[in-house]
Amino acid sequence: MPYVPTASLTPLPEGHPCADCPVRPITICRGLDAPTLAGMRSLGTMQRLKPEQSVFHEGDPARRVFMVTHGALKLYTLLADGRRQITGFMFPGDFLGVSIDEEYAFTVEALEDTELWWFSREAFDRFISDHPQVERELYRLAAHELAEAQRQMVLLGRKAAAERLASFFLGLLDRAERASGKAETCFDLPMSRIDIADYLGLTKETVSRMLAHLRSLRLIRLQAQNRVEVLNRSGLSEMADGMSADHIN
Amino acid sequence: MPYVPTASLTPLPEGHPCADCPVRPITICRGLDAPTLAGMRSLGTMQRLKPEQSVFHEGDPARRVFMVTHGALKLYTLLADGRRQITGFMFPGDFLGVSIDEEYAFTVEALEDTELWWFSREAFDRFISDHPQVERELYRLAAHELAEAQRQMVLLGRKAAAERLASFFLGLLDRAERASGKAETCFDLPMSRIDIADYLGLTKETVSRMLAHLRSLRLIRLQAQNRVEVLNRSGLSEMADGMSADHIN
DNA sequence: GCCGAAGAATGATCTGGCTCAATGACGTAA
DNA sequence: TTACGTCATTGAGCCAGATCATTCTTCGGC
Repeated sequence: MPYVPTASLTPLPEGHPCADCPVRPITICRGLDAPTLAGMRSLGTMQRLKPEQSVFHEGDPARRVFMVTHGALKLYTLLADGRRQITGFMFPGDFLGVSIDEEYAFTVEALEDTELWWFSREAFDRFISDHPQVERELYRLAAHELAEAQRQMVLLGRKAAAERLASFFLGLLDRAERASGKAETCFDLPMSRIDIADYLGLTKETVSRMLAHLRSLRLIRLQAQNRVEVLNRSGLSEMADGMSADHIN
Repeated sequence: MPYVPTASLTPLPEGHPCADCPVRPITICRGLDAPTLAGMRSLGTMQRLKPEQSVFHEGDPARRVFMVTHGALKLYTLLADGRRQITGFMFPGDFLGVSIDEEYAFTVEALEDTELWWFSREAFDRFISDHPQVERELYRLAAHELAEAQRQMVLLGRKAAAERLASFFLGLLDRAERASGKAETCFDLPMSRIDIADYLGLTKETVSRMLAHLRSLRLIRLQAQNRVEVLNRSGLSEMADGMSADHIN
């Protein structure tokens, strides 16, 4: 479900603060003209994070919204006894704060060196009520996230372990392609095996074993511990969609 | 996470078509004044469904949006080999079409006699661009659904069978309370055990067994096959949140 | 280059929930 | 009322993935 741009980018004058923004083409401000863009930027504050630093915790008052410009983050919820479900990963261009509640419903933590911009919710709300275009983008974004969430429910509710991992890899491959704007066969895994397990509703051991399984089927190859090469994309797709006659192999 | 109204209802004149609308206080049009409401209503078409009739199928071109006024529906996705995941149930007041895609991503089917209103997407889009208030409501709705989806991911990824069923029942109890506007201890199950199973990522047999388990713990009672009475709400909550020392019992 | 610690992979065993099978309860039609 | 079909419950055994234990890699720091 690629995130199709609907507005073309206004060219920016030399020296505009957003001129070299890496995520402008793919985020909510992409439709704005130069002065509006500068206005929005002036409302925001840049923040850098080291791996394992958190942006906020589940239950904190939801006073800010965020836009990711570099790096990668994980979103997770804990149960009383420590079981953890990662509900999503965020990458450059993603917007964090599609929510209406008083408190954050999850914790957000950096996976690697990460840069993001935050806005106070009040300032941001004021800004968007003056810019219906941005409101529309936000709605689009929420709808997109909802579709992703639904796919993840299918994965968690009904897919077998190997299918889950295959689906996850295809999602990362798509994202890599969207980010680079061209076809890709490789992508990085900025998260640990435990994080993958907590995202897919498995254990780290099962993730390792299924990784070995996909490798033995020649669907993927590991270029390094944290870098995957897809050798057979359609095969991986069939596996992900439960069309692979798994039991036959 | 109750859906807190943010706008008070404009009183309607006698004979207004929306005067006796059962869902006006809880849906996207609640903030509208009498003429605007009448305008929106004139864009919509009422449709009645019998149990098992579908509204649309996964993959159909997404040309309409819907508002539920009576009854209950299920939303589901199928995998290639017939595995099914129900991604949600819809009840009066719910809005269907929080999406941006060209095709519906799931199938929607009535669980009982159901009444809904549909709008062509173009007409609806035109209407909302003239009514930012509605756009805001839609965004709220999407954010609310996203929060629900995240909770469901935790359920599917990390909760044990009994915890899933307890969570599900608490959700239905909350909904019954929101619908009636007062505290409740009972609610109906308009869906079959198979539907519950396909929503919770279990089998119908496990649903039956966990139902028996919750009953044996005196957390619930069945007033009828499809009607649940909650006997111990905080106990049920603890079970749902994984705080119940299950293994001790 | 060597060392140590953390992360990842692999092996052995266990178990919660699934599968397959049978029985029970309910609602509807004659 | 009885009979039947559907849905729900209960039982027995099994298996995918969890858990527990061990070994292997990787990589940063010296």
